[in-house]
Amino acid sequence: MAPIPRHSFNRKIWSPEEDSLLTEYIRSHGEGHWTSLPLNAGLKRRGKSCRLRWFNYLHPNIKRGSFSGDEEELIIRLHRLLGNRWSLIAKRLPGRTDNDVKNYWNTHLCKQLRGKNNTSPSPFKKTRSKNCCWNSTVTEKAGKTNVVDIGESIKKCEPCENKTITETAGCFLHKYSVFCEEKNEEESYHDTVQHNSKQSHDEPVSICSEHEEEPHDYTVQQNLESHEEESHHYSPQQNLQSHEPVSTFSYNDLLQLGINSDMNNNLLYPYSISTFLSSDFCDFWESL
DNA sequence: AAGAATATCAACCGCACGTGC
DNA sequence: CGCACGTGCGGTTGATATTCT
Repeated sequence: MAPIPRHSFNRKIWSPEEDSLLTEYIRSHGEGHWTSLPLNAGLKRRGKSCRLRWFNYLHPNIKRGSFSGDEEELIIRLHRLLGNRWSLIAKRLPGRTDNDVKNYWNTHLCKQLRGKNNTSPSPFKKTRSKNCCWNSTVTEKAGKTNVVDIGESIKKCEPCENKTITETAGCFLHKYSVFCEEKNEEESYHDTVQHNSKQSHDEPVSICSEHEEEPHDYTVQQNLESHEEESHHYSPQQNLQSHEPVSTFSYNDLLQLGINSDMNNNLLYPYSISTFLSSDFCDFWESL
């Protein structure tokens, strides 16, 4: 299929006729195949432009109008936790697109927060580089400590509502390694294993029902490098050697914060998105 | 009323990533 | 393994609307 010359594309606002053509085509053929869509639908636009127009404007679930106070508060909170990851933030706001959220942030909230002198630096820089934060490695060391870094396993979760929860948890655990102190372990070994569990982490696991052994204490260690480099490749082993733990929490502390534990997979994660967004959890986060 | 300055937001661009061959 | 292609993302641009002087 010969490419459409660039100069032949409209580069202005979409006309009602174009919107109608695009909507009708997607209704009868479904979403996808954006590259071939313009030719098939009779549009002088690029496929990417069609996709953008559909998802940002024509999609039936798009919510128009100004942002509510609740939405505003949620954006501010999520931006503090996730940084400029607009698509992730938008997924928590039904009917809002990443473009909407980004524009609203840049035109309203950014200034608003700057005015209050209340801005906190974005916790994460752009993370779409090849060596981004989503690595999954479980290191078991000396029979006492499990360093937990979730990531790839989370990224590969089946799409579902809870995915956003675990992705957010992934951000949390990228910033901080969580050590699980096993009190009664005597056998010593030093091994590194790839975390290849096929079990979904979307389902919260009850600590009490799943594990009968003594509750553990958890030590949280900050991953300093992760904020200093654009394309940081996180290595739990490096952190083990180079950083001291910053905080230790009892089993009950974390239970009260709504942080769940899946010891089978060496995971800690907030029980729900509301947990993650709760004041207590935010205070906990900022106290580290 | 008119021009300048500023705000808004739809649209575009380049890059990264996933997938299939 | 490497390439091509499709898709999705975040940053940026620029046309239009609104406010200010």
